[in-house]
Amino acid sequence: MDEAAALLSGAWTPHVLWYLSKQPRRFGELRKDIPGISARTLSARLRELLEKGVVTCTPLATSPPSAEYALTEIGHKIVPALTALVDAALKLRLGQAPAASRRSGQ
Amino acid sequence: MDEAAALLSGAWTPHVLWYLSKQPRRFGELRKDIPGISARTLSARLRELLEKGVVTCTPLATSPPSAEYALTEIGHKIVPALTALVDAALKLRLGQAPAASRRSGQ
DNA sequence: CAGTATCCGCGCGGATACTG
DNA sequence: CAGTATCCGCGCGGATACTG
Repeated sequence: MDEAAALLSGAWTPHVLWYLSKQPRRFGELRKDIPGISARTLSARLRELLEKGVVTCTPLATSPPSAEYALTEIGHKIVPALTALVDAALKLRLGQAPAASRRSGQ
Repeated sequence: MDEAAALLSGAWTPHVLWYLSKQPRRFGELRKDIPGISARTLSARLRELLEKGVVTCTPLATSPPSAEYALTEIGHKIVPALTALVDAALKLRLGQAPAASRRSGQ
């Protein structure tokens, strides 16, 4: 369970994996995909995911150098977890108002 | 996706949900289930999950007062995500050594 | 037992500036 | 474009002490 939680550690990790699950993306593309993430953080998360064997990095020999990131086979195994999470979030949003009548001050 | 990630925010949240998914548990039981978590943090996470409508709290009228926490219907919807995550973690552990031969200095 | 209050440290992540 | 280095702030979480 610790290892499982570690897969999504970092506030932006789920976002990074989410966009990579749709298609391989370059660094700059991910920055645009994920408004608010800084280059520093994106770089840090990607390196973590590289270390874990969840994503691959393919430097492209284009004249403006670029690099393409993609999920590995193992990385794709995390996608169902993300999908289930998003699904739960949607259900939660629907169930929220009508059901509990929680008077959360905030 | 932000809301989805928020469901597991906090280092201990996945653990709390994981143990509650198995059976309803009292505060002290969760503390023992999750070695290393402090009362403060467990309390904070449980209150967050209460606010989100993911868990319920049932005070028990036992002579040493106790309270039982359980997943709500919505809370149970998060369980598949946890399962998928653990599953991916297991796959990752197996795939790690034989595959990549990453020479991570660290 | 079930929490809450206070204090505090550390790590995550932003901003900025810079390199290849 | 694709990063990395430095600096810094904030929030999460631990330790401790305390209440009902």
